[in-house]
Amino acid sequence: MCGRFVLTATTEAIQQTFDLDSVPTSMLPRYNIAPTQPVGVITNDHPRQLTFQRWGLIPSWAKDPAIGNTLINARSETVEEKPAFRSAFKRRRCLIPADGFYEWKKDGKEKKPVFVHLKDNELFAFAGLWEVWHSPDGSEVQTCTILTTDPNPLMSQLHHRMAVILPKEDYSVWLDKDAPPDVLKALLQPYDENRMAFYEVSKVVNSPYNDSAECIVPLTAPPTQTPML
DNA sequence: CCAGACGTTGTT
DNA sequence: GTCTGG
DNA sequence: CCAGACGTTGTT
DNA sequence: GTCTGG
Repeated sequence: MCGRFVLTATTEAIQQTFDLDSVPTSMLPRYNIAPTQPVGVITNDHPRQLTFQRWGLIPSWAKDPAIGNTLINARSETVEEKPAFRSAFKRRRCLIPADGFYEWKKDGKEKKPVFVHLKDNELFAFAGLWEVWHSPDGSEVQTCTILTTDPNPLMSQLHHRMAVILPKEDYSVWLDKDAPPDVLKALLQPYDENRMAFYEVSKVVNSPYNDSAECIVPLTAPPTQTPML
């Protein structure tokens, strides 16, 4: 699952990693990207540009755009069939750059936020789909969603689903409009657990209004009893 | 034929 | 409890 | 994903 | 837009 993520890489790093022609001149580091907010995407339409779309896919036929608030993820096993996603799966795929994401690990009644990242804090990309919705006022809204799959053993400690992270060698196929559906589906696998790690963070991240470096600071271990001597 | 749904997560 | 908004 | 609202009247 | 249910 993925309901919050992080993108702090410099524009230069994003440009290099995704082989882009240009990137926005000034991008602030984001430590707490939440659903409904604009997220940077690289679409099949403009594979050499970083553009921004609202997170939470609104199907083109939706009457109420609020449905987008819930469609922040799409099960990769069923994207080919589900009415909300199938046309996007055929024609509108994207990469969503990130350097990490959050999960909330259940511990009894408590939910402890955890920051998940790649080893060496490498920049990576979620597999995404995007869509265009025509609002009654005539404006166009571009939205996107992040695909999910089964968790690898590491991530299964946190959740029974995980976001699809694409290895670099798959970027071009995912954005190729002529790639056959079977080839595309085959890319939607759990990422290698040996290249991932996570640690607990403070509950500062819980509120989407908190978007600071504090969100990814490792939680300090509870003070241990000093031995009495 | 038209009307109405179309999704994810998690929880029970 | 359930929905909306970020 | 979590946080926060969730209603009416009237008044400023 | 397209499928399902009546």
